[in-house]
Amino acid sequence: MIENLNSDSACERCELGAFTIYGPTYSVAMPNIKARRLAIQRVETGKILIPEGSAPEKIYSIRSGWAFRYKEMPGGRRQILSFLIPGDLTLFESLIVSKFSPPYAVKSLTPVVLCTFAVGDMRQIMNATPEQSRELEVAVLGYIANLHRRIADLGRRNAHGRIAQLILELEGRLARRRLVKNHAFEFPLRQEHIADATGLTSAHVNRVLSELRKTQLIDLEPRRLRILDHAGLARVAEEG
Amino acid sequence: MIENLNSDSACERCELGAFTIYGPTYSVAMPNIKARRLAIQRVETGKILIPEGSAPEKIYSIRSGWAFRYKEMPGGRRQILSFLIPGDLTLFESLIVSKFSPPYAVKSLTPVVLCTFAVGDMRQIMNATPEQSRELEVAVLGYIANLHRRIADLGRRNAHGRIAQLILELEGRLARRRLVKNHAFEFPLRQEHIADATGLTSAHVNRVLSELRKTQLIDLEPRRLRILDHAGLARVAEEG
DNA sequence: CGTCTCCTTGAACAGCGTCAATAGCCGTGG
DNA sequence: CCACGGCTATTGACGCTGTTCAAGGAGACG
Repeated sequence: MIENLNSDSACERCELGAFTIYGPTYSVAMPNIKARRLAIQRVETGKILIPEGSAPEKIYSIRSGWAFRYKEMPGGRRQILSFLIPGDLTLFESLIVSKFSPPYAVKSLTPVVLCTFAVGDMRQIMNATPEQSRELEVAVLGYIANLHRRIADLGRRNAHGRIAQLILELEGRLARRRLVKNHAFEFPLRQEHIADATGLTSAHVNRVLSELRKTQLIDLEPRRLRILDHAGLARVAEEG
Repeated sequence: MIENLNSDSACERCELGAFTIYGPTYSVAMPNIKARRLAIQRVETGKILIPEGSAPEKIYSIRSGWAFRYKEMPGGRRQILSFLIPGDLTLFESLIVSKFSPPYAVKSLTPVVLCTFAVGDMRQIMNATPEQSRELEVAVLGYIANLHRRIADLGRRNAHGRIAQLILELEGRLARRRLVKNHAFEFPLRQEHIADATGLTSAHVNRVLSELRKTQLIDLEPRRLRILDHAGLARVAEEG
């Protein structure tokens, strides 16, 4: 995938940049971003990128691969708070408050490639132009809106509705990054991840997924998902 | 309660100011706040203060009374996202992004008294000093952290845990406003509100509350709650 | 004293969890 | 090439947690 992690040209050839938080100013800001990038590194699956309660001075931009924010809870329980897809920033809260200490941890879900920046540098990038800081604000609000939606899902939707909502949220976010082709996209989540995100058990997730398949709403192979009936899935998401 | 809503001296006599988001600079900022206040008004129970999807130019500071953010969902379902207590700002997201359009509505839970400001004025107040803007940032992060906690509650705790968490969250927030006396505080929520906040039904909330009473963890009379065994309740909140 | 709102309680039920057994996939090593 | 172990998906039986529906009670207020 990444032939040479130290390649100077990585930023120019980054097909994500224009569709991320840098979007509105990427063509202008890119040299600046490139100059401030401290490292580009590969991390394997299942590694903790950010431990809970740490106050990291670095911030990562996910060049490829998936990760997730989660909380460990008593009794071996785990709640996944959100998934991070290519182009996302880890811990973007630290752009608002320095020395931010997250109430959750971040772990890689697949092998990931991370571009590392100093928090202070990334802040300067974000404040470089009014459009850029506006974009950060919008991202913060979008994130908050997603949290609200997830609370409503977990509180008041059944298993079908929650899982359909999750699939549609991921499809929407991936589409904005141009990572959806013909309603199909990379889908590296195990059923256990879906369970931990939706507050269900993997056994029950399995039952729901096979029903969504049987009713021709989705086509799910390992690591890849295709939405066959978008309207039907949206109906399940809304009514479930 | 409020004898004269137009009294000039309201801000000076406001016992909340020092413990709200204005906290760090209240003694200095208060004249400024007072000068910019557009109105002080009373609203009765059950009124929509902010409709979903509106983009209000006014922001309210709750002088007294409670309110809540919520989403209406298909099938008559409702999810309460958070409660607003005296001293809270409605819609503080609009301090980050102007023309903010909330993905939820806000309704009064008791009669409330609101101090009204223009969003732009309130922004200026918040940016008046570094301490003050820092306080806004901390408030935003605290709000986000609460949303994360609620997702974990709804996804991975049983009814006892969710309700205990809710009680403890409210106690903590009220205590910071000096509204807890001897572990007791105003508690205007109906069981239906608790149900809509915790993703349960009011029938089941009733059963859990009577158990919390029977086990001597709380004492709950209409509109007033006392925590009898804080450690015990925290244990239920954590393990449940 | 009647009405309204909210709390309380019971009985039947269902969605989802728990536990466990089986099966498929894949990389590894012999 | 095959055997093996590890991981994930699948499926079934069973039961608990919380829902649904409904009825009754208690306090507030005009």
